Amino acid sequence: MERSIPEPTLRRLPGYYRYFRDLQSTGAQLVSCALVGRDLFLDPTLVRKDLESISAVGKRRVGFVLADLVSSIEKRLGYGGLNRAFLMGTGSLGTALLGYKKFREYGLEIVAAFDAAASRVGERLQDLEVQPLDRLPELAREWNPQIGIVTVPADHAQEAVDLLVANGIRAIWNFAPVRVQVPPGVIVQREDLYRSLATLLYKLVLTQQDVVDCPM
Amino acid sequence: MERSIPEPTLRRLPGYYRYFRDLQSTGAQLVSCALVGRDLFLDPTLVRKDLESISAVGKRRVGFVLADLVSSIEKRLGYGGLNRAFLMGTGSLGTALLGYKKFREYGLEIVAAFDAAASRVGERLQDLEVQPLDRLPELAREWNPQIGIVTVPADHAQEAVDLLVANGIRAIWNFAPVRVQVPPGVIVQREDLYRSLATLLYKLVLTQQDVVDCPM
DNA sequence: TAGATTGTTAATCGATTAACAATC
DNA sequence: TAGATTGTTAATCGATTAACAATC
Repeated sequence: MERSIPEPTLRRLPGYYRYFRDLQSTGAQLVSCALVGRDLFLDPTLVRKDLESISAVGKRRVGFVLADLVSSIEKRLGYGGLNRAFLMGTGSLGTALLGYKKFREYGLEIVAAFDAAASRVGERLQDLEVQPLDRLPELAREWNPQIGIVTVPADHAQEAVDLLVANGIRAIWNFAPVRVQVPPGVIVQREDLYRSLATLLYKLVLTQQDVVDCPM
Repeated sequence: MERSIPEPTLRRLPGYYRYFRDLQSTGAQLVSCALVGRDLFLDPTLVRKDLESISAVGKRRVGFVLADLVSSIEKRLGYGGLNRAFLMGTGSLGTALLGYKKFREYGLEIVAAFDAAASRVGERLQDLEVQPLDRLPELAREWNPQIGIVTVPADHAQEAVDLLVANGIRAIWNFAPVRVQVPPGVIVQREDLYRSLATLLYKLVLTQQDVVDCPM
C-alpha cells in the first residue's frame, strides 16, 4: 500500500493543486520546488518532501512536469471522480455551502439537501428542492452518497449524523460545534469556526500585550 | 511575558471552554483531567499539559476549579472583551457569518458589513445595513475595529485586505481561497474550505482503497 | 564541463505520551 | 494511611529543516 500522507502535507495539497493548475493555464509545463516555494512562501525542501509524499518524480536539473503533478494530486485526493454528498440543514451556512460551485471541481457534489423544519421543505435552493428527513432513506438508496455534510444546530448534530450513518454514509463533514459519535470506519471531519476564531483572537491578544504585559 | 501557547493546544481550548461551561451549568465546581479526557476523548496527560499552558493550577487529589479554568481561558483567548470586526463581502458565506450569534459569546462582534456591488449596498442584513467600500475609512475611524473578515471572491481578496490594513485593521480572518499579503505585524488566519474538503476526501479515498490498492 | 535541480540522509525541533514523584 | 490526582521530568514520535550526494 502507498505510504500514507501526513496531515500537514495533506492540508497543503489543495494549495499546490490550485497553484499548479494556474501555472498550467499560463502555458507552463514544468515547475521547480524553488519556484513553488517562492510563490507559496514555503521552504523548497518542504515542497520537495510534499511532492515526494504523493509519489511525484521530477527530472533532475529540470523540475517536475505540471501535468503529472496535477493528475497525481487528483488521484490522491479523490478529485476527478465526483463524490456525492447529502446536506443536512439548510440554514444560512448550509445554503452558503450549496452556493460553492467550485466544490464540484474539487470532487464534491451535493445531490440532496434536507431540513427538519416543515416550513423549509419544498423550497428550491440552487437547483435542489429541500427534502424532509423521512425521505432520506429512500434518496440514499437512489443516490448512494458517501458524504454527509452537517450544518444543523449543535443539539441536533448527533441525530443527523446517526441518520446519515444508518443510511450508509461513510464520511461526515461536521460544521456543528460539537464532537459527534460514529461507529468505527466512519470518518468525521470537524469544521469548527469557534475553534478558528479562538486561534485568531489569541494571536491578536498576543501581539497587543507583547512587551506591555508582564506576568506577576 | 507568559509562555506562548502551542497551536494544537490553542485549537483545543474552545472545546475545553465549551465543555467547562457546560459542566458549570450542571452545578459542578471541580473537574479532573481524567474526566475531561474521558468526555473529550483526549489523553489525560495531554489535558494536563494544555491546562498548564494556560497557567491553570489544580489542587492535587481534587482537580481543577471550573470557574478558574473558564476565566483563565477567557483571558488567554480574548473572550470577555468584545473585539469589533468589519465584514468584507456579503455573499452567502458572509451572510451566514452574520447569522452566527454565538460569535459574541466568543469575543467577536461584527459592527459593519461592506460590499463592492452597488446593488447590495443599503440592504439590511441582521440589523446591519450593507455599506459601500468608500465609507470604510470613515466607519473605521468611528468603530476602530481590529479584525477584518474577508468573504469576497478570491480575485478580490487582496484588495479587500489592503483596504482593511490601510485603515488600521490588525487581524484578517480570510475565507477566500488564496494567500494574501500583509505587512509585518498584521495577523492572517486562513479558513479554506477546499483545504478541509481535500483532507476529508483523502481520508475517504484511503479507507476505500485500503488493502485493495497495491503500488506497482 | 558547470551548475541547477532532484533525491536522500541526518539533525533539529516541537508536540505527545509515558513514567514517576509530590501531596492533599 | 492509602489512594487519587496534580506536577514534573524523560522518552517517543513525527514533521520540518539542513546538508550533501547524484545527475541531467
